[in-house]
Amino acid sequence: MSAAKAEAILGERLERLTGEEAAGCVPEYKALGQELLRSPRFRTAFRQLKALADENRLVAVSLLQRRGELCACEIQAATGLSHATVSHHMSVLGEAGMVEARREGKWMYYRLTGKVEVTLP
Amino acid sequence: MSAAKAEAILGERLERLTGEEAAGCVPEYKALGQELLRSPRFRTAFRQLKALADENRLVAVSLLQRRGELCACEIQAATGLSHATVSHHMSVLGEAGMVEARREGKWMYYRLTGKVEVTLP
DNA sequence: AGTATATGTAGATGGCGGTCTACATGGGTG
DNA sequence: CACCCATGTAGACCGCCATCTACATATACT
Repeated sequence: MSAAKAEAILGERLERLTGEEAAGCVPEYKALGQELLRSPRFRTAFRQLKALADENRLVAVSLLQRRGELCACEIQAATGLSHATVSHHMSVLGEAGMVEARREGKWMYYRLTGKVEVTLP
Repeated sequence: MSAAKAEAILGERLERLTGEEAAGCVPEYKALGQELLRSPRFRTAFRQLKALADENRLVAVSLLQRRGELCACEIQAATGLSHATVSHHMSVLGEAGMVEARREGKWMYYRLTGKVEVTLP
């Protein structure tokens, strides 16, 4: 079924649903959704949620919240992953703006950039 | 490389890192991680995060937070998905305990079960 | 009962992301 | 400089999940 046809059918359904003339109703919800998708608040929240929605990254963030600062090899020990995977995960958290890194000699120390809280867009 | 060997190497690294005898250090972090993974608080938070870490589900939750209650076809209009996919997404949100459904005739209405907030484990 | 509508369910499929190995880079130490 | 160690990067692999189509179920209306 074509997209236009589907939209027309949805329009009829919404019209019956509201009991009013609702020809513009589907475009309204469609616009709401797309406006959300484009908004910076949404993009930020979504990026943070994706960053936290992984078991090992959530373990890392939780430990960072308790310990304050952790070395890469400590995170590796806590997760049991290879160092390459740990590095990948920390960069994902970094790109989401949730973690910052500090180099001290050969070691990398990670800490949270702030309080971890997800506010819905 | 075997897991035991990898753990031994990590132990040496942590020992140099802390400057103390740290033979038990890796098991400590390992235990911390596994304790987190098993805790109910962790499982709940992780399930909610996974549920929110999808563009279309996040759109649905955001709209529900603004509008209070939405019919399935309104969510379909907002996301542009097929009704089958919308149904799937809403069941994921339901299993995460974030959304509850109410049937009214042929229509299903969805609303949030409470304030959406993710507390880290 | 029979038909139409709204939604749920099952099964198939395609793409994204988490993981690893192998190599590269940065930094310490002799 | 030569070597080792800690971490980053590149590329490949593979399992999971978002999505769709097709069918099943529930509800309303005649």
